[in-house]
Amino acid sequence: MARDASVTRAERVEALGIDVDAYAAVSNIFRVANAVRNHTERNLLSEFNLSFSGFTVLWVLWVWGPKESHALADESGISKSTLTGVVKTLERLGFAARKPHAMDGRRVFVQATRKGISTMRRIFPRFNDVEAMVTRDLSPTEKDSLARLLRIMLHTLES
Amino acid sequence: MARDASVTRAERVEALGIDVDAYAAVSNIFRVANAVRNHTERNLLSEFNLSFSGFTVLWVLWVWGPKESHALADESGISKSTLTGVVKTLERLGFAARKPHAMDGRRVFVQATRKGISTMRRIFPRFNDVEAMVTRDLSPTEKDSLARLLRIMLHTLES
DNA sequence: TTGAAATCGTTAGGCCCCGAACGATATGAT
DNA sequence: ATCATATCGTTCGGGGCCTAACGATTTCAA
Repeated sequence: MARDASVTRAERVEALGIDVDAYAAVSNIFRVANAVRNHTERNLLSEFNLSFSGFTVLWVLWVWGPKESHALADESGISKSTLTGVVKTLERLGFAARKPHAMDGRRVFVQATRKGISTMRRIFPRFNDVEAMVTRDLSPTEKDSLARLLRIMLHTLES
Repeated sequence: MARDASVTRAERVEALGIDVDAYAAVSNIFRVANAVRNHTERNLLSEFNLSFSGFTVLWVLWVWGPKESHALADESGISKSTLTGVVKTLERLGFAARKPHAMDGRRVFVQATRKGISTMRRIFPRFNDVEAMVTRDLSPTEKDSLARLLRIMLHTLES
């Protein structure tokens, strides 16, 4: 039969034991993350000489106030060594500053400067505009559902 | 009234005109993408000296066969200049090779080597295992829903 | 009290990442 | 046939990103 010679894609991956649903979900996460990241860097953050990570770190400082390096790196989703470089850049731009710990000579606090805070106040609404734009074809219920499903994955990853 | 002095977080962001649903959805996409990327690089790809991008490019070559550089970069979600470096690394590892275009001296084909293909055959099932693992707490319906919502966002981003 | 162990942020080395500029090649109009 | 224009992939410069190793500091047990 002709069907024997032309096996469908679904049949092939099934033969390999591939979880197609998992593949589709995860690969789309990467695609979207990549696209949104590049879009915001090009069309918004470049205006302030900020990388996506620089923005993220500054956002954390803005929302949570001064933080120690290790906690700041963790909260920003980057390693400690990467944070060192990012904070250097933020310092050069005048957006953040280091502050030594009074009791412990090893620790360092990082905080947003006044300029960093006022800049974030200008950027964040526009960043949220981008977030709203890229999700504009999702209903409020769908956005909520998307966030919920991703939160489940985060919980799985943390365990 | 006491309520005037202690405004809720939701009321504050509402006053700023922030789309909280969009924020939650998008920020969770970044968190998950970051976590999964780091996890696979550390626990799987490092074994083969592959970066996440190197893996992605090799995967595209494996699935689609030889491709011209610009199309390969596009399909892999990276810029042409980044691709140049990634392909160099893949060549050094013996996973990919360049092939000049017969008719057009400007164009270059990139293809997976036999070693690259056999390596992908070993890696991909294990990569899919990770994809299945990180989505293990989602039902098949939820995985499908997640992929669908993200596909809508991709469509929005492309327009 | 003193020395081993733990914990902090930084540095070193290697790759990824981008946009802009560049050299080589091809195309198309004159 | 020629020369401007368009289109390739690459290079360059500046960051971001990781792990491993390191120096400085603190802690804690002998």
